[in-house]
Amino acid sequence: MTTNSARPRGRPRRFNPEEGVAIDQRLFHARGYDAASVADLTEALGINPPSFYAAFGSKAGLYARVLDRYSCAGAIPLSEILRPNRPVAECLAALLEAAARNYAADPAAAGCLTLEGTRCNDPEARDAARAMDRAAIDTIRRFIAARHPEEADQVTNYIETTMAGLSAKARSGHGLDRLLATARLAGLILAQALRV
Amino acid sequence: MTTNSARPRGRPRRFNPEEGVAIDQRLFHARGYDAASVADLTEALGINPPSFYAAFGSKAGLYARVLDRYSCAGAIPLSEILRPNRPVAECLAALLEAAARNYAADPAAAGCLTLEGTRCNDPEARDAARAMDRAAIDTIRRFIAARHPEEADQVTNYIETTMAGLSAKARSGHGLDRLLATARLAGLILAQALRV
DNA sequence: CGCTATTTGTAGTCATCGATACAAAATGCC
DNA sequence: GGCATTTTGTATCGATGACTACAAATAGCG
Repeated sequence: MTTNSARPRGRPRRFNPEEGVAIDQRLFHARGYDAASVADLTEALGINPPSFYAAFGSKAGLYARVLDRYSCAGAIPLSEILRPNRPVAECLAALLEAAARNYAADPAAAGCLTLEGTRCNDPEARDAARAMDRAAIDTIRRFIAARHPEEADQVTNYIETTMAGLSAKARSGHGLDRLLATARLAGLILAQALRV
Repeated sequence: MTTNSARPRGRPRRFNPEEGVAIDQRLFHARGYDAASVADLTEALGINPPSFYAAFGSKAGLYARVLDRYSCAGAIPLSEILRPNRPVAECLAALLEAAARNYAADPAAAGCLTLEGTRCNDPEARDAARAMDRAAIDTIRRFIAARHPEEADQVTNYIETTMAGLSAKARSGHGLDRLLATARLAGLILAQALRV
C-alpha cells in the first residue's frame, strides 16, 4: 500500500475550491449566469484564470457544481415541506410560502438560482439548470399524484408557474411582504383544486 | 413655402425602417434582447451596420421602437379586456386567459416581449422595458382600484406575478393547453379575493 | 541535492460584442 | 453638368467574452 499523505505532490493550492463554489454561488445568484463573467468569478475568489480552469474546468462546469451545492444550501427543502402525512393542499400552500420567503431572503441575490438559470443564454448552463428544475418539478408532481392522481398534472403546472412568477418578481424588486401576500393568495385555490 | 418633395435629397434608402422594426421585433421576441446581436438584427434586415445605426441610433434605440410597436401590435389589448361595465374579477380572469393565449400564440417567440425584456442585462434596454411594464401594471391597478380600492394592491401583485409566471413558462416550453389551464385555475381565486 | 508533480502568475489567444471611419454610389436641386 | 446631400458597402475599431501557453514557484520523494 502506498503512503496516503495528507498533501498531494506538487505546489499547494492557495485557495479552497469548495469555498470557491460557495462564494461564486452567491455571485451567480446575484447577477445571473450570463452577467457573471469569468473575470468576476476569479476576482471574487482572489485567483487567476488558470487556477480557475484547473479547479473547475469551465464556467459552466463551476455552475454545475454551484447548482449541486444550491440544492443542499440555498434551495427550498422540498422533503421537509412535502410530508406524506399532511394534507397535500396544505403542503403545497406551505411550499409557495416557503418560495416567497426563500426568494426574498437575500435581496442582493433574489429569486431562485435554478429557475433563473433555466433562462440564461448559455446552452450548457441552461441545460444543467433545466435538469435540476425538472427534478424538482417531478418531485412535486409525484408527491401530488400519490394522493390526487387526477389533478397532479394541472396542479403541478399551477405550482411551477406560480413559483416562476414569484422568482421573477423577487428579482424585479418585490419584497417579502408582497411575495408572501401573493403566495398566500395563490395557495387559497389549492384546496378547491384538490377537492378537499 | 419650400417644396415638400416626396423624396428627400440624397441617396435613397434600400430598406424601410418601419418594416425593419417589425422584422427585428420578432427577432428580439424570439431570442431575447441579449441574445439578439446587432449582426443578427442587421442580417435579418438585409443591411449593413452603418445603415442600422443611421436608422435606429443604437441597438437599445431600436429596442425602444420595438417596444412601442409591441404595445400596438403583439401585446395584450388591455383596454379591450378591462371594461368598466363588467365585473372586475371577470375582466381579470379574462386578462389571465388572454395572457395564456398571447404568450403561446407564436411558439418561436413565446412569452411577453416586455416582461422578458425587463430581465435582460443591458441597463438601457431593461429600463425601457421596465417603464413599459410599469405602465401596464398601473393601468391594471387603477382599473381594480376604481371599484375595489382596498384590494387593488394585493390583487395587482397577484396578477402581475401570475402573468410573469405564464410568460416564463411559455418560454420554457409550456403550450397553450397548459398555460390556459393554469391561467383559469389562477383566475378562480379572483372572485373570492374581490369579495364578489 | 536533484527529480517529479502540481499550482501559480503573466501575458497572452481568438471570437464576438456594439459601434464607426471613410469613400464610393445615388439621388434632388440649380 | 455640377454641387449638395444622404445612404451605401467595406473594413475596420476598442472593449470584453471565455479560455490557455508557458515558465517560474513550491511542494513531496528518493
